[in-house]
Amino acid sequence: MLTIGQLAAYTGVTVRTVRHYHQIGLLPEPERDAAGYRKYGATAVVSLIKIRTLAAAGVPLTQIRPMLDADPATFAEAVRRIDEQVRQEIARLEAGRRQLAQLTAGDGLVLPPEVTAYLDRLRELSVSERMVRAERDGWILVSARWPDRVREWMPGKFAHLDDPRVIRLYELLSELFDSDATTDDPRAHEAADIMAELAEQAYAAGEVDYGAGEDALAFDLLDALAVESDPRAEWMRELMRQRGWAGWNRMERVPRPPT
Amino acid sequence: MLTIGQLAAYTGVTVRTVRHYHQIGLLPEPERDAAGYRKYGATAVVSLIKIRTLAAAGVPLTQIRPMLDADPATFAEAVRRIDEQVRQEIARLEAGRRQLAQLTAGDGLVLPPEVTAYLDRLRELSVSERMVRAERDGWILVSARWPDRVREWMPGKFAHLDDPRVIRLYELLSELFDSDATTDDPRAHEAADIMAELAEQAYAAGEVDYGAGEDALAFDLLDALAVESDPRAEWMRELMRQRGWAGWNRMERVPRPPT
DNA sequence: TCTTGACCCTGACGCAGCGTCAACCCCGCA
DNA sequence: TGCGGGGTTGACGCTGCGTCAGGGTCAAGA
Repeated sequence: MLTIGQLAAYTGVTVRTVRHYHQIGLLPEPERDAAGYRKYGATAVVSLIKIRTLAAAGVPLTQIRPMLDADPATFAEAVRRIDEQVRQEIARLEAGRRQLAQLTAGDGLVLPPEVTAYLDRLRELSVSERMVRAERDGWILVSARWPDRVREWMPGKFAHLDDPRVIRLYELLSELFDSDATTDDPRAHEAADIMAELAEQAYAAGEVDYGAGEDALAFDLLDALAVESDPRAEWMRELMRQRGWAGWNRMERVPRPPT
Repeated sequence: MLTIGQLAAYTGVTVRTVRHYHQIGLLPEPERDAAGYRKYGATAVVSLIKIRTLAAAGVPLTQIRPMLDADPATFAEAVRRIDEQVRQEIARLEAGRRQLAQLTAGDGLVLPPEVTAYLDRLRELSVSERMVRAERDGWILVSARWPDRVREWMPGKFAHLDDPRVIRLYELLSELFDSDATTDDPRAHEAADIMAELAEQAYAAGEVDYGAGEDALAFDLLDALAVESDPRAEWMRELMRQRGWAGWNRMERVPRPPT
């Protein structure tokens, strides 16, 4: 007669494992001795070896019991089913591993390379790190919403950087948000003037084509993001409204408020 | 401002997932509105996207938080570590899958092919299925204890089957255990005579070399197994003792009891 | 004989990453 | 004002055990 520890040692498992198998009914509870200790016979050893053989092959514990007294056909079918599951699990892990290999620290974590190149270009142009990060977060939202189209937009964005007004705009905004500027700062007005001008130009060129409905949420998020990163972004929205444009990222004409 | 459902939909996760991330402190709890609803801003969307990017690549949730604000070197190191873990997990599953492919229903589940061949041979010799199963369980114990040596023993076992006395012995035992024979059955005595004869022969040939110590347990298990499969096995042990042999599987000379 | 150390017992929490109730609150619409 | 479809917190369930906590038991040495 074996104690639980001896049984466990003989079959190469832990005592806890044996008790667990009792708990889930995989291995029948044996007789107890006077002290309440479990006493195992040789058949328990044989059962446990069979169980471990299946478990070691990756068979879920819940499916072992039925397999032990199944006919060969049923058994083979179960093996096929389990193998398929394991196969899928492996595939999942390997997909994750490929993702993992792509992971870069910094901006590249969630952005396509075209966008990170754009962000790096902004840094070269001395745009403040704070502004760049705000841009980056904006692009994260954009990439999440339009993952397939974002790459084709980037050349246009790069081209914009050839326009001295755009450069000046980034410069102004960098200064504004890095300082403790207040509402009446003349730089805010200059920035708003440039933005209105650019908006007017884009509008005239028919480039303003924002989808409606679902996209509205994404644009709202972009605007909200700006405000969350710096509450003063709200001023800029107000200044734009005064110039007849609503929104920050999605330009729309609104009636100019009475001055 | 987004509700939890909108946030979840936008980032492609379930509401429960978002709450789980709050619970484990991976995503900060946002403000609540008057009704107690969580209200999310755009930064939450950005955070969640970053988190999902890492999680989808197989990074454990507990390790995501530190990685989000780690410098590139630390980040890369963490990626390497995790990749290594995933690699090992994949290796484990694939090992299991190979095991799975080897699994056969029936005797082959836990026994090397040489042994199953031996069992099949017994079946051909009209040994009763009950006896064969008892043999099989015995071999399972033996294979667990001496997994490397069992295969080299099998040729000897096969050779034994050429001895008519061995065949007769299997025949007698099959009959005995399949019937409701009692202690004084003459077949039991004939079987015991054959076994004593074979033991004597093996002993004379110096083939009796049972390790001591640890192996004792295995032999005790084998004897116990026989008794558990049919209590009448105990008689046979008694008959053998009368002929000067102790044990059932491990033959040892004992003083012959006074008759 | 007492003590020590190694076992044994039950019961319960913890782990990863959520799924899935349950029971109740809130909002918009008819 | 009632209804349906949201939302909220809280809690259990899944897998396969590891790991306490808080005991009782056994064999052996001082």
